[in-house]
Amino acid sequence: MSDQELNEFLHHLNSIHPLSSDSHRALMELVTFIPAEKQEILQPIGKTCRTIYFVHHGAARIYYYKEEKDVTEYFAFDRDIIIRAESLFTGKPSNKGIQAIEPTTFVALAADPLFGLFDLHRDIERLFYKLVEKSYCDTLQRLEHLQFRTAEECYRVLMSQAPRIIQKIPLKYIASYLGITQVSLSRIRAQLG
Amino acid sequence: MSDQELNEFLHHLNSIHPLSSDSHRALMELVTFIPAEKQEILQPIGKTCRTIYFVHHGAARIYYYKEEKDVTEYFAFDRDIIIRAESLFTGKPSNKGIQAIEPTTFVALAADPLFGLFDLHRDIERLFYKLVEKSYCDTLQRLEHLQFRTAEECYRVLMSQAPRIIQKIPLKYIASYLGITQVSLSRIRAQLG
DNA sequence: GATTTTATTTATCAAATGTTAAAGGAAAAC
DNA sequence: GTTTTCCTTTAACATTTGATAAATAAAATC
Repeated sequence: MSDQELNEFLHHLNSIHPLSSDSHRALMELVTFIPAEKQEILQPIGKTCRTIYFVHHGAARIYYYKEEKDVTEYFAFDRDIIIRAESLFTGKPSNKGIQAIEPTTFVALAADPLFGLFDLHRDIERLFYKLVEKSYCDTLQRLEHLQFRTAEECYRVLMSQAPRIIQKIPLKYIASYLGITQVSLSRIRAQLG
Repeated sequence: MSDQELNEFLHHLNSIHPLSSDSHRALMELVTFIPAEKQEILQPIGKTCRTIYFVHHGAARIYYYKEEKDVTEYFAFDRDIIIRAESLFTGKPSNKGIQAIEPTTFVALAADPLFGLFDLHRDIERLFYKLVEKSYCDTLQRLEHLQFRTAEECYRVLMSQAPRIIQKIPLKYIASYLGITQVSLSRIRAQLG
């Protein structure tokens, strides 16, 4: 990784919650860049989540299996955080995995050393919880969209709110993300022209 | 409110994250008990969320309207937190409201004074974020259940995971919570005997 | 307790989505 | 550039769910 990339990432964090130069330095120690090929599994299903990841460049997803079927729970693009919160916060193994959808560079922050910084660096703790708040709000909104919509409405919402997903992501991943089959989604797409 | 109730509530908070006696006292100042009748609207749609509520005794829900239709997003019972996070964390008005389902006593903590305690009482801040983490994880699990399930599966999951809901809550609220119509839910119930 | 209102069930029909299979396209591998 | 694999579309049919209306049951009001 280049210094420029590292600064780019830290600058991004700083824009979410301002950090002292001291905290900056402490964080810098923890940051690792991880390249992944298309389709590469960054975190397999079954492993406990002990790392906070971000997509630096590229695209990734959180996925799991429901009765043999691959289901996508979340998409992440440049700068998005990607964590399996239900595992990170409970310490239990996750039934979800993280996969790169295209060639992707991840930023990794090991959870334990990061949490260890919280006592001395309050701004880092607050930054982290701002990220959690944001993820929580996004999840609530997603729930609202999934609940009580027809498949077509779901797709329309996605088109307007997250066009990147429609553009970059294979249909098969989008379908399960919306809670419908690939065939259904293809049909809807045909209808909408 | 009785001292006993107040202690009961603080004891519950303490069990989530231990609090110093100093923090205990500070929190005590902020706690208000609010009685509500059946059906009473505690927080109307459109108001910005500036209070962290808990159900002390009773049952309540978060609801909103989607194209004229009443949709339940969340149920809360004794001790459960009930917040509209997307409004609390963004400061924007919420399109959701809070309603008592049966005669209910709420505990209220005004957000601004509470957040004001964070600088001096780190344990209170950490307690609060533990509650947020828990809510976030619950929401993720709910999303997982809604995504890609038939109505019947949703109902089965609810029966096993939250029997209180089935027992105490009117069918019309449960239906929208599961993302289906009342008629559908009634049909499913009949099938399952 | 009778009356009124509200909630739930049942039935019928229409619409949406799932399932399976096959064909066409696109991308990857050689 | 050809072959192979994987992804997407299309079609036909089955199943599920939604919409509407009417009947029953339960709860609230007087």
